[in-house]
Amino acid sequence: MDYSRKILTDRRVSITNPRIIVLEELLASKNPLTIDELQKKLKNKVAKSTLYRVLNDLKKIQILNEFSTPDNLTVVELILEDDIHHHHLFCSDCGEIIDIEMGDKFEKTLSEEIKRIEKNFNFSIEDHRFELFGKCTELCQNCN
Amino acid sequence: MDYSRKILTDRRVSITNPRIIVLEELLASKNPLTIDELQKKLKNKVAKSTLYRVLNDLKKIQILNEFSTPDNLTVVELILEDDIHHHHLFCSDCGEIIDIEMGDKFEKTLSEEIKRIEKNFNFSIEDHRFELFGKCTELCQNCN
DNA sequence: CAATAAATGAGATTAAGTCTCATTTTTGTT
DNA sequence: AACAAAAATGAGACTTAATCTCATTTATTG
Repeated sequence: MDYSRKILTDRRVSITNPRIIVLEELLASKNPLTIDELQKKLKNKVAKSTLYRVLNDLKKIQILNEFSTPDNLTVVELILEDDIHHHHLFCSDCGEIIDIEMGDKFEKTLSEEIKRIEKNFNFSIEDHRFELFGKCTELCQNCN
Repeated sequence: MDYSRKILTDRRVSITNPRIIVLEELLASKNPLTIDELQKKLKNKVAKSTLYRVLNDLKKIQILNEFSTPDNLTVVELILEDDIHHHHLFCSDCGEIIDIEMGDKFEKTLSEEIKRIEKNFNFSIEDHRFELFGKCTELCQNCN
């Protein structure tokens, strides 16, 4: 609650109830949430139009990551300073989205690769996204 | 034209005009196309509902790759046997989507990483996607 | 070439996301 | 603490990508 307020004040965004409520919900969730899941958790405490507006506000201050599942649901997650750089693993059976960290070797090779591509294509690369698609095996602890 | 027919017969999919027309257009395009770009190229030769159906057909026989731009436009591209594995580079200035191949070292490190993740998360990983976001610099040959 | 099955076109329908605008809440100033 | 100005909200209308329906057309099979 106080942390949510701090997030907003630090970024010179006015403190309003809907913003606090949405932030709290996002902070409480360990994994990324689909808009639908988020709406259910919010239980009409925030109007649909307001929810989308708040999410856009969070995008503007660059603390919200938004992406899509393989079947095109929009997914959101907070990314705060102290969060570690991570990517996503999608289970096509249960729909779960799992945060994964790649090893140092991978990230190092990747940044070399990115430098090469920047030169090759005359590009300034600002961001990247890496996604893995698969299925949990029988014994998977992630599926519920 | 003959190639399009072959693609369909090889996969036991019936040969119809809309399917040929859409395939021809996709084959003719070097880069991925947004649905909108594709529709424009088709110039009403194929009904909207049919276009979407044909695209779903092509997905079913696994020769169509579908993904989204950062601003959420749906993009499609054919992937045929002999195509080389590649990823995508998005320009946030001109919207261009460029196919990129990553170096061997990267792909090798990646497949090691994937094996590790499969074990760690009890997952069977079937596919992955890698996307880069940036801007072409002043002298970019890619922007039109 | 006929009969059956499959695909198409046109337009209705659905649903995610945006927009409008009257009302409420926040903020900055006294 | 109270007020004025600015910003945000809620409710529902609106937009638009994608799917669905169903009568008609086209492909396939024997």
